[in-house]
This record gives sequence, C-alpha cells and structure tokens, in this order.
Amino acid sequence: MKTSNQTNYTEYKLLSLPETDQKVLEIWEKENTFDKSVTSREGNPQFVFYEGPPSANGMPGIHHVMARTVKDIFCRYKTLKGFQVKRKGGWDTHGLPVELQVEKMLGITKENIGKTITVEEYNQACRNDVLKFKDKWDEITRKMGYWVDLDNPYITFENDYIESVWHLLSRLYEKNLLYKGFTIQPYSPAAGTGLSSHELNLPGCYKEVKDVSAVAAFKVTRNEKSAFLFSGNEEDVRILAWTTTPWTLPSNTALAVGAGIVYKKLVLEKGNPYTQLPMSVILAEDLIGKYAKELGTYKEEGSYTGKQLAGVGYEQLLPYIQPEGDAFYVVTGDFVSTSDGTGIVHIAPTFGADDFRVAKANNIPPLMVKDEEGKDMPLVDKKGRFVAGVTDFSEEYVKEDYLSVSEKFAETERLKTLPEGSELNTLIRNIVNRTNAYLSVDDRIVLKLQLENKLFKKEKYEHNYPHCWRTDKPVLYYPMDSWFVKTTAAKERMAELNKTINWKPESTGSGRFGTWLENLVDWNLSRSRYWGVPLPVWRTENATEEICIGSVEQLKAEVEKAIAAGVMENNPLTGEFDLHRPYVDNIILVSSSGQPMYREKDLIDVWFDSGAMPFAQWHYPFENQEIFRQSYPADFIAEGVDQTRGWFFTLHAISVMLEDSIAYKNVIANGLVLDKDGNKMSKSKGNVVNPFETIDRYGADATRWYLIGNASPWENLKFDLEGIQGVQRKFFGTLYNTYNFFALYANIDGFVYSDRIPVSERTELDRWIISLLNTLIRNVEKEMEDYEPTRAIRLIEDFLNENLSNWYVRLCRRRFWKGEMNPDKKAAYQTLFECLENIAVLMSPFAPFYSDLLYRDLTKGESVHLAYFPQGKETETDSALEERMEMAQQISSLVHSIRKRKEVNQKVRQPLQKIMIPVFDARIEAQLNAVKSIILSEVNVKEMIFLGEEADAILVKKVKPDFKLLGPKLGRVMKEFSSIVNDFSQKNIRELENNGEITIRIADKDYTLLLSEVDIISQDIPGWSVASNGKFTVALDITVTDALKKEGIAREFINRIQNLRKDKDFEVTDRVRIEVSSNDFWNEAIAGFGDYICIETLSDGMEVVSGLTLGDEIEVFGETGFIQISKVL
RNA sequence: GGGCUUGUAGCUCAGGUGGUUAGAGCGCUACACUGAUAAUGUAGAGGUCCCAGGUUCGAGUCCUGGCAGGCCCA
Repeated sequence: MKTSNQTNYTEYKLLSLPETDQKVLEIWEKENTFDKSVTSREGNPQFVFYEGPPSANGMPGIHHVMARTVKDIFCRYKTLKGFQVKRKGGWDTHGLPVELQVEKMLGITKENIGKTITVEEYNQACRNDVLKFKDKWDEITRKMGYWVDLDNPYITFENDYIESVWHLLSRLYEKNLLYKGFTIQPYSPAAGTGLSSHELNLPGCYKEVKDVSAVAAFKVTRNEKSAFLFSGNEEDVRILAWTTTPWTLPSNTALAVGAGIVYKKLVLEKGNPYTQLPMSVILAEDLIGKYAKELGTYKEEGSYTGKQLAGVGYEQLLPYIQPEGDAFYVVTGDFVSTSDGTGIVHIAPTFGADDFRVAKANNIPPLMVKDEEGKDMPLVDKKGRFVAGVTDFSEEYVKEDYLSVSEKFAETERLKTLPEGSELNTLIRNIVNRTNAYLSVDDRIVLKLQLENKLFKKEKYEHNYPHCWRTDKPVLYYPMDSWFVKTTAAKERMAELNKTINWKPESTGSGRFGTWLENLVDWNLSRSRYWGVPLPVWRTENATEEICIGSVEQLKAEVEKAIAAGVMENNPLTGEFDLHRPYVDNIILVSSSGQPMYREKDLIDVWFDSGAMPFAQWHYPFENQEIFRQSYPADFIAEGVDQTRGWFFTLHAISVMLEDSIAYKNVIANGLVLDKDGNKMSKSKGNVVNPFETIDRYGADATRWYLIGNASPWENLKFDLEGIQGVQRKFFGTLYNTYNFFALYANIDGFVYSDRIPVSERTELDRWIISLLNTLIRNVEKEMEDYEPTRAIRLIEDFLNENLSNWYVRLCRRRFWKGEMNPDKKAAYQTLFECLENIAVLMSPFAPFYSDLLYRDLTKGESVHLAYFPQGKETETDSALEERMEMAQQISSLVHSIRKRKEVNQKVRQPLQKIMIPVFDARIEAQLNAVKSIILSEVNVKEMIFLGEEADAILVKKVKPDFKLLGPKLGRVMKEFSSIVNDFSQKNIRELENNGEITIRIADKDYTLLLSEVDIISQDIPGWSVASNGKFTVALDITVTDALKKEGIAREFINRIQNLRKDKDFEVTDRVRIEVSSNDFWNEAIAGFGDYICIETLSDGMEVVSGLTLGDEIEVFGETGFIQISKVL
C-alpha cells in the first residue's frame, strides 16, 4: 500500500480564479517577473511593439481591457518565442476632451479663458486633470495582467516630447509639406469662432428649421461645348439647381452633376413658371415627377449622363463679383445624388466643404474679394454680413437669426422705404409694407431671381441644420485659416507602402484605410485651443517672413537674436520653462529683415502628438538615436478600428512623409465591445460594464479568455457576463479538474517527472494524445504567427475538452489508480504531465495567471512567462493514429446510441458479447484492429468482428454517388442520375461491385457508372441492432447470456461498494473487507467474480453471509439485501 | 449619401478553392456514470443559412439588387 505524506503537487479544494490572480500577482511582484521576461531575452532579436497612448482623464472601460488583451497576448507570445519585447507605456494628455472636462469642472466656457481665468491657470488645470485617473488605469493594467512598462512612460505634454514633435514639424516644413491655407469649417458668426465637429455633435445642435429654398435656373452659354443641348436657334436652355441657402448663390462658381446620373432636357410649353418666358430645363430624370406643377406640359428632347454634361458653361447667376480664373461650368461630383433637389448641386466653394473640394479638384476658383489688408476674403465677412460688393445686400446679415430684435426692426423700416428705381426695390417695399415684417436676405435674393427669369421654384423647406451650442444661432460653413500637412503629396506612396502592412482584418487595411488614403485631402493641423502642442511657427505681421522652430536649442538661439535686436528683453528658456501656451506666445522673434515675428496662435491636432510617438517617445533625435533605430518600425500595434483614421493614419502619414517607411508591420484593428443585446455601451443607457468588478468577480483570465475566444477581436463583441461564466466553468473548470486528478494520484504514487519514457514505448492512447499535442502546438503557433488569437484559443479549448479530458483522462483513469507504480503507470503520468505542462505554456499569453500557477505547480520552477514555446515535433505525430482514434470515438458513439435505444436499453455497465462492423478495406480494418481494445472497453463489449466479403451476402448496402466526380461528367442529367443511383436495388449494387461498372439509361442515352465514382456503405444488417453515421455501420449483439448477466451483477456490486466507500469517507487507498447477505440471485455472480470485485474495490476479501442484516441495505436488479464494508486497519 | 462590415439553431459562433444528412458550445429534454463527483459522459429535439433574382447539373459558399444592424466619414 502506498503511503505518501509528501505532496509534490499542490491539490486544490476549489477553483478560484480571482484568488489565483492575487496569488500570482504577488509572485510576479516579488520576483519581478515582467522585468525578467524582458531581461532574460537580452541579446535576442527584438519584437517591437508600440503602445497607443490612452488618455487617463477618463475611467478605463471593458473595451480597454479588450484592446489591451490583444496587445498583451502577442507580446507574451513573442516572448515565449524568444524575442525580447520591450513595451514602453505612454499617456495621451492633450486635446479637446481634456479641455472640455476641465471647463465643465471649473464651470467656465472657452470665452472665459484669458478673461476670468488666465491661459496659464487654465493649462495648469488641464495638466492637473489629465492624469486624474492614472491610478485607476494602473490598477486595471495590473489586475488584468497587462504587461507594459509604466515606470518610464512617454507623456505627450512633457517638454521633451513636444520638442520631438516640433522637430518632426520642422522637418515637414523644410520639405515644404507644412503650409498655411484655408478650409471650410463650421463657424459661428454670432460667437465669432470656429466649431469643432465635436461641438457640432453636442445634443441639440441639429435643429429642424424652415428656410426658403430655391431652384435656380442657370442659363447655359451656347458654344461648341454645349451645342448638343440646343435644338432651336433661339432656345433658352437652363440648368436647374436647388439650394436651401440662397445667400450662397452670389458665390456660385460651378454646378455639380453625378457622373452616372441620367438627365433630361425638357422644353416647357408654358415657359418659366414665374415669367412665362420660353425656357427649356435640364434636371435629373428621377426627379422630374417632383416638379410636375412647375414643369406643366413639356416635351422631352434630350437625355444625357452627368458625364456628358460636364464642361458645359453657363452665365453667372448673380454677377456682383467676378472670379479670378475660369469658372461657371458643369463638373461632376461624387456627392451628388437624386434624393432631393434636381440632381444638380450649386457650388459655392467658399461655403461648403464638398463645394470647396470639387472646385479645387476641377481648378475652379472661389469667389473672393480683397479686404482692407489686401487679403482674400469671401463675400460674407466674419460677422455673417455680405461685403460691400454685393450691392443689393451690402453689409446685410445673410441669416435672419443674426439680427437682434432692434436691428430687425430698423431693417424692416429701412426696407419699407427703399429707394425707387428698380423693379426689385419696388417689389420689396410693397411686400414689407403689406406684411409689416422683416424680409430676409434669402427671400429677397429669391425675389431677385424671380424677376430676372432665373427662378424655377421656391418653397419653405424644413431641414436639419447645425446651430452653435453657445449662441443657438445657425452655423455657417466658412473658410478658415489653417495650417496643413500636405499629405496629398505623399498619397501614392502611402497607399503603396500600406500594401506592405499586414492588416487584421485585411479589409480594414485595403478597404477602410485604403480608400481613405485614395481620397486623402491635406491634413488640417490647426486647432484654436489652449492645451496642446503649440505650432512652432513664428511670422511677421505681414506674413512675408516666417520661421518654423525645430528644437529648444534653436528657439533659444532665436530668442537671443531677438534680445539682441531689442524685440525681447530676456530669455525665458533658461532654467525651468514650459513649451505650452501662454509662455511660447510671449516669445517674439526677429526676422532676418529685422521685423518682429509672432507665434501663429494655433495648436496642432492631438493626433499628430500620438502619431509622433515612435520618435517622440525616445526624445528622438535629441537623445536615444540608437534605441530609436532599433525600435523602428514597430512589428506590431493594436487598437480599436475607430483609430483607422486616427492613430493608424497619423503613424503611417508621419512615417511615410519623413522616413519613407511604414511605422508598423502588423496591425490588429479590434472591434467594438457592445452590451449583450448588441447595443453600444453608454452611461445614459446604464449598460456599461465595469471592468474592475468583472475581473474581481471572474478573474482576469476568464475575462481575457472570453474576450478573445468568443469572436475574432476585429468583430464586434456582444459582451455577456454569462459567457465569462461559461469560460470559467468549461475551460478553466476542466483544466483545474484535470490537474487535480493528476495531482491526487501523482501524490499518492509519489510521481516525480524524470527519465522521459520514449513516446514510442508508450501505449496507443498515450501516443495518440502526444501526437495531438504536437499537432496542437504546431497549429497554435501557425495561428499566432498569423495573428489569429481566436483560432488559437479554440484549438487549445478543443484539445483540452474533447481530447485530453473527455477521452484520454476518462479512458486512462484506471491506469492511474490501479496497482503499484510500473512503467505503464509512469507513462500515463508522464503523458498527462506533458499535456498539462504544454497547455500551460500555450495558454499563457491568453491566461497569464492561471497558466503560471499551473506551470509552477507542475514544474516547481520559474514562471511560465520565462519559458520557451515548445517544438511541435513531427516525430511524435502520427496521423494514422489520430485517424484511427477518431474512428474509435465514432464507433463508440454509435454503440452507445444503440445501447440506449428503448428497445435495447442496456446500460454500459452490462457487458455485451460482440459488435460487428462491415469493412471492405484492409487498411481500415487494420486501423480499427489497432484501437479494438479501446473501443471494447469503452463500450463494455467483449468482441469486435469485422464483416468482410464472406458476410457480403447478408449486408444491406447503399450507394452514394460522388457528386464532385460525376457532376462535371454528367452535367444536366446529374439530378435524375443520382435519384436512380439512390434507388439502386441490392442486385444493382452487387452488379456494380462485381463488374466494376453499371450502365444507366436516361432519356434513351446510356451512361456508365464506375465503381470508383460511388461510395458503397453498408446500411443495415438484417436481424441486428444497427447504427450508422454515414462512414461506419455497427451492429451490436444485444443478447444477454447468463454469463454476461452474472458479470453485469458483479459490476453492479462494484458500483454499490464504490458508492458506499465514498459515503463513508474512506480514503482512496483504504483497504476493506466485505460481507454480503446471501441471495440466490447474486450468490453465483459473487462466487464467479469475487476476485474481480475485490480488485476493483480494494477489498481484501468478500464473503457471502446468510441472514446478514448489518451494514447498508442495497438493491441490485430489484433484489435487495445487506452489505457490510469495514476498513482493514 | 459614401467606404467598410455583419446577418447560419433560442443565445454565442464555425463553416479553404461551389458537391447532396449545414456543424460546435451554451441553453433545453431524456438517459447514463458515481474513486475527476459543486465534476463527467451519451443521446435527442431545435435551421426558408436575412430577402429576391441570376450563374451552375448542383449555391450557406459565386454575381446583381434589396432589407436590417454596426463602425467610420460627409
């Protein structure tokens, strides 16, 4: 009897993943495991990972756990593979969200900055606030097991970081890739400020408003380009374009059509609906119905695609100001649709982003005038008023909402007394006097069009329009000064290099990112805010001279020059200084001609900050040049798919433009984490998952495993806590049980892993699971190299659950608990040990805590995270063995299904005599023979018989046509053919088998079916209980002979005795004596199988005692009696 | 409106290059097992593969067009 007070392998009472987390975290901290995982790879090739910096001014969410799990998995995996993986952490600290949060906290708006609070105080508040939740972030980082170096992170607000960013900007500047231009942006004339897209997305910004809309009729100029539009000599052909902002019509310089849209020319019988002057109109075919009333009766004369119309010129609609350059013709634009309007869009490049873009692409100039300083400005000033040149409406607000009540009153009075002299004035006077109400500029412009035969339709139109959240007044889209990075200059190169990046999923790279690159516009860097990296450009007031600063050193020198020139008094860059506003704004430099230069007030887009991190995290090029070169570009990055146009883009753009290189070789763009019903998580819905609670409750490993295992990271994840519970139970529970099973018996037997038994000397089952293990190792490696973590996880799960636990351990159980230590037992221990050890390594990137505990429990050595990824050995892989074990599983399953049929109803405990399997293939027969004993013991049957040719006659067979072979050969008669084959009689089948072919006649045509073109399976064996799964057919002999019955009874006894041992809390190793009351029903069975029962139940003896009434009452096949079990001391 | 993406069992997901019984897990039902036992096994029920066309002898898979959800952008 084996006694063992040494416990080599820790046994556990229950599985608690949160406790495991705690325990392992303590060990990691004590042993500096993370450090070691990096230092132990010193001198090995590097795997370069870039951390996309999170912003610590908000709490971490479950989606951050998702993103960071993805990052962590590959860094740990590559460490296992022997790479050195340094992971420098980082914090993103600038940007609008920070500012807005601070403003909310302080109860101020942007207007207060510089007034009730100084820029200095404001920025200090931002600096204090931005790392507010750093502790929480550090905590989640630690708890989730994300290994990243948080001791030396890069922080984007630090001077060193900013200096590197400046350096990059100055290099762009030197390459002429940084310039000042303008772009159309939302602008609030009432507030006098531009609005960010974020501000436009504030709730309540978009409002339903009623504006006057007009369909204007643009008169086509008759020339060779437009000749095809004209039929009569005097025809007046007009292009109809719709607008909801008539005030932009004086700025019109083009008309846009959709290249693929079909347009019609209609000759109107009654002419212009307002003036009745003869007119033909052009509009989209799809929209003709909308204007039935205005069109009246008409004759359709021409049909053209937008493409054909492109290039046709027209007369300027409202010729107040002339453009500089060639304007007033039709162009195509991809944004044109036929969902409303006329299918033709009026283009005012100064007041619409699409307009600006399409005009620029077609070299059409915007309508501009010169301001007092001689600079270009649009026809509307920054207060929202027309310039003087728009004579009819000079200095009038373009939107009624911009007028105050008193202004509106004064204007109304003015309109009532407009001087006579024009038809328009008279009309306006009359209307205003009649209604005694203000008449908007839009209304009056429409009136003017109407009088001039240029209006086709007007109506009040209700639509959604953005409003300024401060003033509640409508926003204008207005050209604003901005600094740009000329990304268009590198567009092709970016697209080209993008093709060398391995994107997961591929479609994000080629689709979302690729098409974005194809349609790239210049990168607008400017932000008119306070907390961010200041644009390092200083300019003279007349903008003739400027300098872009690329280092602190350079700035110091320039300041010294300025001091020498008397522009500045002292140098603020000595001692401690800050490169933020307002300090840099106070620096005035001097130009080479001696004029003072002031800093351009803009901050740069925070996305530039983060995109600069490959350089700036090392304070490159001012320090760490060597380190930078070694860690550029990155091998791997991962962030949410929402970063496609964010970080993924800015990294790529900066790298391509400055280094002509990609910034990252592999990138995973992970999807969103939604709630379990597929809704976006939001505070207002109250469906936000708290990652701290989740991890505390289920453990980091189960959470990580679930996040990755449920679906590929780039799919959206419907996050369901029940899913984590499932992972906990199914995977970790099984693993824990398997380990505990091993530990229990290994401790009893005093097993210690040593002297590896060659796999070739182990049993079939051992060799099988080792073979699968090696296959698993290779496949996990393949998936991980392919950045497919989900597939890898599923492979591990499948191996553990289906193969190791459900088959290997279950079938091998008795090898572990029977008898003394012997080579077979040792082989079983070694095999199970090897499986568990390798699982620990394979799973460690995903479940870093439990895997480490398991690994340490098994090996008594160092952390699993210092281990190396195992070799998937071909020599220990045996695909024939894997195949035949699968056959064994299938056949066992078939036998089980027969046993439990109602008409059979024989539990597995009842031994049965034989199964028969029809086999016509020698190879398969050999395969089955090799696993025969496994099948027999699994299904508790004594013999397995193969029915070969000799039994041919009694088998009922079925023929299955091979569609893949026959389809191409037969073509359209395939269907009929297969139904004939399916209906083959046994005689037909025999003929096919004997002759190797058979002739089938369909529609007077003969077809030859070859034996090789069908699968023959035996479907039934008359008189037997049979089951078939398409591949195998199994017959079970269900006759229970007397001898089998006795053996069944013996096994019932074993069962009862084991139960009682358990009930009585006997130790697994305790030996017992048994007495059973005498009963004719079972005495013979006990006599015949007594030794067997004793061996199975660790009994020293079993006696039948007449009239025994001591012990426990038992029942076997309906017969009752008593059994007494006593421990042998 | 555009780009990308998803739609397969009640739920979460698999389903190279088209091939005739469409799979797994969870859940459900039934049964078995009882020295892995707060575990385990087996079987069963459950599907217009979002819809409509098309290509094909044959479509969950390929093509076209819709519908619905999601993300990003305008």
